[in-house]
Amino acid sequence: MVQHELSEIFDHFLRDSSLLMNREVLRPDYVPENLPHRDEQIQRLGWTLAPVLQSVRCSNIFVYGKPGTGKTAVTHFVLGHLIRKSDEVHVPVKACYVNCRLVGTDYRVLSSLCDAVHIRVPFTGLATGEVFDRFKQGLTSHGGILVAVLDEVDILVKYHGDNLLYELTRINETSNVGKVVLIGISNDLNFKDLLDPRVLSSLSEEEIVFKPYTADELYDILLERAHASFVKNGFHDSALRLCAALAATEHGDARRALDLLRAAAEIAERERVNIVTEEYVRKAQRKIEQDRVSEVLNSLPLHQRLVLYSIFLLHRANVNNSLTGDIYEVYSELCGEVSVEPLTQRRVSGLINELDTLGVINAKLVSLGRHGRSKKVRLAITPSVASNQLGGDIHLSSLLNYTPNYLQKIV
DNA sequence: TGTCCACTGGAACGTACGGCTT
DNA sequence: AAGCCGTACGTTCCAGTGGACA
Repeated sequence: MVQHELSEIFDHFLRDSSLLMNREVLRPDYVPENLPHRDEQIQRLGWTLAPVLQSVRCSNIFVYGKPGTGKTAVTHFVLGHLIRKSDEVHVPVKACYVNCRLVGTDYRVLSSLCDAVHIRVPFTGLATGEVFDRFKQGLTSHGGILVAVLDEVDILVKYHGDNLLYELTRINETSNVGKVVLIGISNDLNFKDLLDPRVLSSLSEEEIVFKPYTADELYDILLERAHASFVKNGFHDSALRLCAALAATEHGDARRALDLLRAAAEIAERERVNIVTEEYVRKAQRKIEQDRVSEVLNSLPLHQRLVLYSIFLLHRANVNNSLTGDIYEVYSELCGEVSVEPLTQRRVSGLINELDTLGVINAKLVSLGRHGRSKKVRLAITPSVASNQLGGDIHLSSLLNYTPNYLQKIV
């Protein structure tokens, strides 16, 4: 029965009723031929990088703006053209793109840079200094200019300091080594405060700011992509308007707008409807949020789950704004129930911050005068979703109907 | 106006682990 | 095999703090 349905699904997908004729165009990493409302940034980046085509090192560039404002797309776009041109005029230019959030550490950023100059390094085991030396060697033997894009560089600096950036900016001062042009991309506008002044002045020789898209600009972007990806009459104009409006309220995030449109199309396809309307955008909005939450919850380690579950239990007992101390008491009790050693309060305090960053809870630092300072914490996700997801865990399933003794003391 | 609470959050350090060089 | 490295995750220590309360 199921197998028969499956075959029907595939048949349906393959028939001409499919809504999307080109899905790639709606993917967040797709770089289109035309980037609406970013002419100014493209030109600035182009002019700044142009000297590279004469083998002259150009200014380092610091690009910043909120997520989904086109920073990465514009950079890819311009670099793509630059590399094609350099091939045409036979000037050795290489480009290397590193996402510091995904790559994570100085060592691994350097290892990616080594890749770009054809130096193989082991993924662990070497001293960072050693990897850096090998990178410089590779750069020298390559001879040309390497344009290194460090996307989400703020994350790297936040967790590992600006040491690597400092060393990279210094490479060009050493005469006999090839040249590096750095393009640092940051989502965080306050990122500059974290940098050593020397690094800052070197990195931001040129600065390009990406303002959030307005709803109208997002609409233009969506319209262009929709024409390229949907079949004829596959979408309602009002659906695009809604995607644009929803994304505009979230700091003008084009990625968000495209995600909404793609998810809406996929839901419509699954329901065998041949036009995307506002209704499907709303459905997509709910689905994206649900997917995000379950992905986050499923990836939490045991202790973080126990902390979150403690917050959930406090919520269920109508303690809407639980304090760190309360959470720790309940958490310790739960640890006893599942026979694991509780972590220290300091660590749990850190875990609460991490849950806050993940958007699963809202934590606010409050001062209660005589009663000290603490964090007021409440769930940021639907309690039923939390209990469903966490209850699926082998360790926690036995705790679904558990009432902590601590609650009897405080309620 | 000073005290004092219940933490926060930075920093240093420990441990386990996988994996490199010599 | 020894020695070293980066990474992840945790502990311990402790100075700092906002504001209610005496």
